[in-house]
Amino acid sequence: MPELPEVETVRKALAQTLEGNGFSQIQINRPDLRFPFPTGFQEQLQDQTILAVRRRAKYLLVDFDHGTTLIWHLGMSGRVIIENKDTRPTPYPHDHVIFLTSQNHRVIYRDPRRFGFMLLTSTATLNNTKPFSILGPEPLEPLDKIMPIFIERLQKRSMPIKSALLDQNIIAGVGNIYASEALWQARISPLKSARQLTSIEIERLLKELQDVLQRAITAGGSTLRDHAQPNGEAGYFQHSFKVYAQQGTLCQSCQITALEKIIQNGRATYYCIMCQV
DNA sequence: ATTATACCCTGAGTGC
DNA sequence: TGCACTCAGGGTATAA
Repeated sequence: MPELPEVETVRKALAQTLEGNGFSQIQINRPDLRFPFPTGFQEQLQDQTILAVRRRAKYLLVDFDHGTTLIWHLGMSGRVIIENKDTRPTPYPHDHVIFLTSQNHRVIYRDPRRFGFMLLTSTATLNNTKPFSILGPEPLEPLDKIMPIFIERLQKRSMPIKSALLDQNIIAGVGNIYASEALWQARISPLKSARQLTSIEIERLLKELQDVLQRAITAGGSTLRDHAQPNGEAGYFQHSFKVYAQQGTLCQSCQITALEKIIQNGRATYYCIMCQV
């Protein structure tokens, strides 16, 4: 599912439901997801007050008041469902974790492919441990703060700019959809080497990246297969895609060229060969 | 050190 | 209808 806008959509709903409350019961339906659940997972989290639900890159971070943070990644197909505890549960084969809150909610983690995971760490040392210690800046931070870092990191890399956008250690949270969309908006070819971009182009790219991420968050993310907002409603930014999965259709900018699909590092990239140079 | 590839896993979609 | 095959929002461990 989830790139930054989808994770942010989930974060907001979780924050609303969880902050100031806690888990009265935690049910785990299998020993592992991508990684085994930490030993004592339930015991460590049960009946502890939740201070905040944060996001860093594509990671959800649930801070508890006893100094533990739950690191929660949704992988490719992870989905969070928040429903009223009094409704009858509908069993689903990939509901791996079910939290009951101290209020009136049931929070379900559903993940068919199980690329997601839940780990525990100390809140105080979180930023000093991998992967958080090496993540790039958050793309929605103020431009004057992150632009110099972004420029510096890109100018050291020879890989294509599309691949660089997906590198979480260069900039955090961008995934395959929004990388293509941002490059199209900025009129930059995904094939261009990162170090060949001028600072003007990098500035334009970061601005357009912020634009597309913001609009996607406002739309509740993009619903392709697995993602839905935790209240069950679909996101609707997929209707605003200009290039993603639009190969063969006419570019909306030049109105002349059919959009291309190419493969870079094993991932699909969509772009206009005419507009993006 | 940087970059590319293989892989983890299931389900949906396509073509025969 | 069934089977074989490809592909999918991510990250990490390897190899080159």
